[in-house]
Amino acid sequence: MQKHPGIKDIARIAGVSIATVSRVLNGNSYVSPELSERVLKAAGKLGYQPNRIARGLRKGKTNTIGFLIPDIENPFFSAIVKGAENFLRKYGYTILLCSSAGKAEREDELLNVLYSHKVDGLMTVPLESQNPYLERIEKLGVPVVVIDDIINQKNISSVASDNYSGMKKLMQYLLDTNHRSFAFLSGDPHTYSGKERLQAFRDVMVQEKEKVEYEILLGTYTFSSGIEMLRKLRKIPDAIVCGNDMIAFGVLTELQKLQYKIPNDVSVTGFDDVLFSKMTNPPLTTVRQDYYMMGRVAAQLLIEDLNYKKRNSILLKTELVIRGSSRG
Amino acid sequence: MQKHPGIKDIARIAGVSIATVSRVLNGNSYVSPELSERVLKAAGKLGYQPNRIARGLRKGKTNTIGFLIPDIENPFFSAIVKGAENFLRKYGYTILLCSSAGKAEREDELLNVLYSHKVDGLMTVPLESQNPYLERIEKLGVPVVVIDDIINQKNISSVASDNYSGMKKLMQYLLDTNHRSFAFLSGDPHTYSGKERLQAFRDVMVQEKEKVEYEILLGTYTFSSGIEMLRKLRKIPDAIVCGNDMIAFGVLTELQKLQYKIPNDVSVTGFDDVLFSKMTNPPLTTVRQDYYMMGRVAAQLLIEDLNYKKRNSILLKTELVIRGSSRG
DNA sequence: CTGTTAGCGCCTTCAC
DNA sequence: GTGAAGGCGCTAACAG
Repeated sequence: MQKHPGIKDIARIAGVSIATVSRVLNGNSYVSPELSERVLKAAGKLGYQPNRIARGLRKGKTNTIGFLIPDIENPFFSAIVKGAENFLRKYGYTILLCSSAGKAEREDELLNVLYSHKVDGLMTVPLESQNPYLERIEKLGVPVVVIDDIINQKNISSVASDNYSGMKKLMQYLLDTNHRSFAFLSGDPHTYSGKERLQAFRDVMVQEKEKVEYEILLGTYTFSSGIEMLRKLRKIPDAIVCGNDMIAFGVLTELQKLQYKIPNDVSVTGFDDVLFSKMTNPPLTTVRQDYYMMGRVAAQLLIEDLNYKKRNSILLKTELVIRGSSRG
Repeated sequence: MQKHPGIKDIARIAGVSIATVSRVLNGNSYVSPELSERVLKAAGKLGYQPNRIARGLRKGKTNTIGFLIPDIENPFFSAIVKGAENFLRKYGYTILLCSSAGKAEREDELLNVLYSHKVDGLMTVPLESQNPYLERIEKLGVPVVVIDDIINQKNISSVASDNYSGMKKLMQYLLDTNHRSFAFLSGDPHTYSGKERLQAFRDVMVQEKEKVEYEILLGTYTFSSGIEMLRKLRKIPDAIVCGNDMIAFGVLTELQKLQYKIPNDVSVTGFDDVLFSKMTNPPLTTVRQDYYMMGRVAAQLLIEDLNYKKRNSILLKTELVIRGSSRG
């Protein structure tokens, strides 16, 4: 008799009906203290744990939130998940996690899986901005929060860092410290963050066009892409502005291999301020975004949508972090 | 009529019974090609997605696997999750993720949550080796795989790296390259990996006791703990052997701040070979464990338990990775 | 205040 | 080969 106990078993032992058991356990209706105690005692004795599957079927609410992200191994995404999970847990939600592994077709497939599991809500970091799969999500009728992208449709909540102003702050600092020639090593320009950062860089260059010179290379948000792009550079400028920290790490490594002194010969900057940015030698000047907070805010938005059908889009502030990889 | 379509709706449109719909969709019983086609067409038209909650209740199988780990933000754990997820996905499983945030009482609480969700199996990286909560898992009767720990009970599968032999390999290399004084900066000695690594270090020291001298400090697996322990060192030895890479990063940073030349003045080694170990300056000599593979093997063990009730414990090989932070 | 009953969506005997 | 009916465990009417 290893079968898991149900309210039926409790009812039998406590000598009451299953309805009474349900009422005691959910506490939404009055039950005499006497019966209540008998039920609780029986439940405790059996080590009863409610079957959330059955409850979910009955109530049309599973207390699960689907999470669809490109890659859980990436510290950026895992920090978001952590922030979100901590918040959602307080409201009794558990996370169903799926990684698209960077493939768009998996996004669609996994969306169906999550939907199939009847998640109460959905959080996603889309592979591309303006992804058509966002429309599909909307049609599903499940509350959703898009992370690291800003959606203007009024029925979808979203949260992202203010990449544009962050990059502008960084550029202003570089200009103020007498950097005049630049290289921008971009990450994926299809992503929201990629677009915004690149745009900010361009805007500043145009604005200062009389005193600066620059070149722009496109790559991906990876260490190896950083190395590659650096090698393609026509000349080493005053400052190499990288699309994110990973790219900057690649650049730092390769520059040092080529015997450049940083920041004396050239300044290098990143974007994100991941955990390791302060551990490199020299430590990296970068723009901090608070991923953990991003996950938390996303969870908050989802809860609001779930409870009050309120939607909102939030832009998070960034912070310029000046360290040893830039002179000035 | 925004309600999600069910087999009832399909049955009505296709003009068949719900039993026939179910049979076509599950393909386990013969249905005439004619009806079959009508059902499929109707299902496609409605964009039908099975309700896995209902199915789970009926079949007693939810196709979900519970994952209980200390901290998803830690790259070590997230890589494991990634490896496991990729494998489990092929078998139609989705992951329910919970982080214990390093608190033992949450391990118990979250275990109940996962159980409540009727997960088909469980994977966990326990906070401490010989954790009493493992006994509770066993009683629940849910197949489980313990990761980064080796469980000898015959009814629990487990997988871990061979930390002991990995550390021995590293020590042998250091001895061969004429290091004679050592400091061991340990991570948490309550964990399986902490114990094994420390034990290997001790065993080598005892074995070579005539020619070596050493000291041992205990801390945690963090960057800041590395810095702290370094400061407490009575003297800077030939080699500082760190419990893991994070500790080594702290040590590298602090040593450089104190103007030590690495590896000329002192060698520093880590353990794990996380992504950033090759990006430090100098890059870190360490012992590689393949987390991704660990997650994958864990998933494989779970599938075997699920399908054939087979249990097993597997020790994964490690690899010595010699880089610039050690002389020789 | 408590018990009886229906049914959430699906699968699976059991008849035909 | 196909349909009708019961039930997985639970909650929410509806009676009493």
